[in-house]
Amino acid sequence: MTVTVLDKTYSPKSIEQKHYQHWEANNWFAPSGIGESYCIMIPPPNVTGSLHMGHAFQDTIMDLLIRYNRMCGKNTLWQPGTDHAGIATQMVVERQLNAENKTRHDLGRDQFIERVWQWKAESGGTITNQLRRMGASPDWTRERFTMDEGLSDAVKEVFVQLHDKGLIYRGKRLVNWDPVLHTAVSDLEVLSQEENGKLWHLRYPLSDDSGYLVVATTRPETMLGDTAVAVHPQDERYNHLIGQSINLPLVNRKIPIIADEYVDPEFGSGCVKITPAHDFNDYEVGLRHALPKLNVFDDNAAINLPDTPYHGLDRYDARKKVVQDLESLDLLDAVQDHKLMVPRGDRTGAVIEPYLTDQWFVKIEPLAIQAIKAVEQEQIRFVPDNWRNTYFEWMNNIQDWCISRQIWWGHRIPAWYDEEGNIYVARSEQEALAQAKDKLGYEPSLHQDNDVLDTWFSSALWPFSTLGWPEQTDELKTFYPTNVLVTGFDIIFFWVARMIMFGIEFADDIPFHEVYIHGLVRDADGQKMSKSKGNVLDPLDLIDGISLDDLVAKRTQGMMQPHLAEKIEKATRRQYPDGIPAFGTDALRFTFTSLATQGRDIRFDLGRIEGNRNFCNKLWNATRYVLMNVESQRMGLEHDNLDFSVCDQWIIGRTQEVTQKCHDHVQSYRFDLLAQTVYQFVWDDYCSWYLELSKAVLNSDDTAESIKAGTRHTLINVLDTILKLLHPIMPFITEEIWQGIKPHLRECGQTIMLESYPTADTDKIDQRASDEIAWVQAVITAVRTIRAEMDIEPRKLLPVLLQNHSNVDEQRLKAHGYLVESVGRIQSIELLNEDQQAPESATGLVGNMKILLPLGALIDKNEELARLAREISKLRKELDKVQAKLNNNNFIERAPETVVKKEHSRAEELKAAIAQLEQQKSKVESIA
RNA sequence: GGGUGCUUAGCUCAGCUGGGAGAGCGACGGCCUUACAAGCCGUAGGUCGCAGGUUCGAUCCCUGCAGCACCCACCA
Repeated sequence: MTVTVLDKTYSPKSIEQKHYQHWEANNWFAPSGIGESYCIMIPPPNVTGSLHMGHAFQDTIMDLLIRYNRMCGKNTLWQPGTDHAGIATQMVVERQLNAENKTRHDLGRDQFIERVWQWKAESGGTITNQLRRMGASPDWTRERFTMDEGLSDAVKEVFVQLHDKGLIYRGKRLVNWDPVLHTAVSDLEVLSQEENGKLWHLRYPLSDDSGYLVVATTRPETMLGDTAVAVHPQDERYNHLIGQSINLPLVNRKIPIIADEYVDPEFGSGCVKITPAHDFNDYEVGLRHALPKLNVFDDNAAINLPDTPYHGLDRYDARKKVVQDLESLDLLDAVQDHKLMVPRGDRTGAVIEPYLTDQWFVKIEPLAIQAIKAVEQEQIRFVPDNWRNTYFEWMNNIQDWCISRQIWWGHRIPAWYDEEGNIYVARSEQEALAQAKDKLGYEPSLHQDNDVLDTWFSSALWPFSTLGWPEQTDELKTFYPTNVLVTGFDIIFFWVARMIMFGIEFADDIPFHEVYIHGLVRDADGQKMSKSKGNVLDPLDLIDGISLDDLVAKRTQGMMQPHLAEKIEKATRRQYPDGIPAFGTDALRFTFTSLATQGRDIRFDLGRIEGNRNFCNKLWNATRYVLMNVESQRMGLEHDNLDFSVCDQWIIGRTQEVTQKCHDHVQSYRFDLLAQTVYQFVWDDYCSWYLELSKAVLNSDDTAESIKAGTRHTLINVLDTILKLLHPIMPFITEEIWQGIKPHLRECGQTIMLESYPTADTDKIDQRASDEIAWVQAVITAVRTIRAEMDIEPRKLLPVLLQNHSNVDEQRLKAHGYLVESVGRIQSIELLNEDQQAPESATGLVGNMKILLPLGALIDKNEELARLAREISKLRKELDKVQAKLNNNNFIERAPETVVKKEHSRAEELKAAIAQLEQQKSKVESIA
C-alpha cells in the first residue's frame, strides 16, 4: 500500500493550475448532452477589461451554480464570451494612436477598425485568462465575442425586424451629446451629480420698451438660442404680458412671451427663458407652442453662430462673454450661488450637452409592455424579489432608446441612403440595392449610415445570439430560455430589461427564469473601490499574494490625480505592513460565497479570507489524519464486514442533514448559509468531535476489528461527501484532496468535478445516536469547563465521579465511557450512589446528573462557591422568566398546548438543576 | 421630489411562517494534547435604532420618527 504524503501545511499555489489545465484539456466544461438542461450566460465582460472584485464575486457564484448543477447530473452549459464595448475599446486604441501622434482620422475608418481587431487579437484575452485563474468552468470551446460574424448577423436581423415592425425610427431629436466623444449617448450613460454653480438673473427688455422681464438661468450662454420667455398662465404679475414679446439682447431677436404650466411661479422671478434646442424641458415647451428650435452649438459644444462675436467660442468662454456683455448693457440683474445637477458622461466625465441631431431610436413601449408582464406574472423572478420594484419603476417610465452612436467601433447601422436621401434598412448592401431598385426602378449608388449601434444593443441579444439565433439551432432549443442570470443591480436597466424585451420579441420566450442580483463589493470600510481612492484590491493579488512595494506601486501608478499618490501610499503601508499573503483561489471563492447574503453590499475584509484560508488548511490536515489512519492499515480500507459505532452512526446522520441543507441553500440562492453550513459541519462536527472520537475508537484495544474498519470507512466516506459538497465552492483543494483519497473509495470516476453531488438519505439520520453523542459531548464539555475554570493543567488525567445519575446515564456510561475518558482526558469514571459521601469536588451538571471532579487539596473552596453561585444565579434568572409566563393565565389559556407544555418541562428542568447546585453548594460550604 | 434597502455582541453580519438571542473575527485566560499554533480548550460581551400599536407573547407583523446607504427624477 502506498502512502499518500500530503505536506504538513496547505499551499494553494502548488495545486491550482495543474488541475485547471487538466479539466480544460479534457473538455470537461462542455455540456454532457445528457439530462435536463441547465444554462447560465456569462455577463460578457468588456474585452478591454481586467478582472476586478465584482467580476470575481459574480464568477464565483456562477461557477458554484454551474458546478453544482453539473454534479447533479444536468446537461450544463456556462456560455462564456466578451463584449466589444464600443466606446471603451475605441478609447483604448485611440489612446495608443495618440501616443504615436496620430488620430483615428489619420488612419481612416477601415484601417482604424483593423487596428482595433489587431488590438483585440493581442490583448483581448486578459480577462478570460483571469477567469481561468478563478477556477471558472465555462465551456471555452463555445466562447463568443459580440462582434463575431454570427452575433453580428443576429444584430442585423433584429434591427431589420424591428424596423419592419415600425419599432425603429430615425429622426432629429434632442439627445445627450458627449462633446468629447462626439457622439450621442443614452439616458443611462449620463450621470447627474450635484455641483456648485451660479444662477444668473438676466433682464430681457420688452419689445414695447415698457420695461423688462427678469429670467433666471444656470446657463446664460444658451440665451443665444432662446426662442421664447415663458410665465405661468395664472401668474398675475405677468399674465397681462402673454402674447407680447421680448427683444432678445445681444442677438436682437424678437421672441414671444408665452404661458405654460411648466413654469413654477415660486422659483426665481417666475419667468423662464426657453431654449428648445438646448434643454429637455424647453424642448417639450417648444413642441407645445410650436417654437423654432435654434441650435447654437457645434459638435464640440462651441458656439456656432457665424455672424456673432461668439462664434467659435467654447460654451464656457461664451458664457463669460455673454455675462460680461449683458453686464455692460446693464442687463445683468443679479448673480447668486446655486447648487445644480450637472449631467456628465459616464465614460468621459464631460458635461453632457442636450443637442439636436439625427439619431436612430427604438420605440420601446410596445416591447416594454410584454417585458413588464413577464415579471408581473412571475415567469421571471428576481432574487431578492424587491428588485422587481426597481425594474417596474423604470419600465413604467421608459423612454425611447437612442441606439445610434457616432463612433467607429461597433455594429454599423444596417441602413443605406441613396442620393435623394431615401433610407433602405436591410441585412446587406445587396438587399438594400434590391429594395432601392424596386422603389426607383433603377439601381442607385448607395452609401451606408456612418453610425454604429449602442453596445448594449448587441448585449441585449446575448442569451440567444450566442446560441446561434436566428438559426433554429439545437443549442437554442436545448438551452433557451436559460435558467438564471447572475448580475449586479447597476445594469438592470442597461442590460437585464433589454434582454427581457428582445428575448420575448425575437426568441419568442423570456431569456431566463431567474435573475440573481448580487451586491457591490466594497472595501473593509464600506467604501467603493476606486483607483482614485487607492483602495482597489485585485482578486489575483489575493490569490497569489503581493509584496507591499508592488502593491503601493500598483495603486499609485498612472493616476488621474497624482497628488493623491502620497496619501494612498501612506494608507496602504499602514493597512498592509507586510503586503498581502497568498490566500489561494479556494479561500477567495469561499469568502465570496460566505459573503453572498441577499442583495446588500458586501464589505471585503482580509480577516475573512484569512479565516477561510485557515479553513482550507483545516480540511487539508483532517485529510492527513484520515489518510494516516487508513493507510497505516496493512490491508487498506475494507468495504465489507463493517460494523458502525455510535460515532459513525451519528456523523453519518449529520452528513445527511447537512447534505439536505446544502441542496436547500443552493436552490434558494442562500450561498452564505451554504458556506456556513459546510464550514460548521467540517470544523465542529467532523474535525472537533468525530475525528477526536475516532481516535478513541481506533486506539482502544477493546474495540472489535469490524468496528475499527467501520470507523476507517466512515472517516473516508464522510470526507468524500464533504469534498463533493464543497467542490462547487472550492474546486481546487477538493480535487487535490479527492485525488488523494480516491484509491480508498469503492467507485469513482476520474475527477471530482464530474462526480455526483451527494444526496441526502434521511433513513440514515439516527436520532438515538445523535442523543448518545450529545450526552458524550455534554459530559466532556462539563469536565473541560470545570478544568479550565479551576485552572487545572489540561494534560493531567483526572478521575471523575457521577452522582444523581439515571438508568439512561448508567447505560450510556457503560457503552460510551471509553469515549468520554479518552477525549476528555479522564483517568476513570465512577458512579456514586446518593448516600455515598463525595470527596471535595468541583461540580458540573448534565441534565440532572452531577459531574464531580474530586480535587482534594487542589480545590479552592471560595472559587468553587463563586462558580456555583454564578451558575445558580444564571439558572434562576431563566427560571424567573419561565415562571412569569406560567403564572400568566392568558398564556396558559391562549398559547398552543405544546408551547405551554414545553415551558412547564423547562421549569422543571431548571428547578432540578438549581436544586442540584444548591445541594452541592451547601456541601462545599460545610467543608471546614 | 419619488423609490428601495439598512439599523442585532467591540467589528462584519446571520436570525426561516412571532414562542428559550447566534456565527466569524477581535478581546480575555490556559495549553506546542501523537491531523492542524493557519491549531486546541475555556470565558466574557447584546433594554435586537427610538416611540407607539396588534398579540397570551414581538428582533420578527403594523404605524410614526430618527440616522445611514443607494437608485430614479426636467425646477430654470
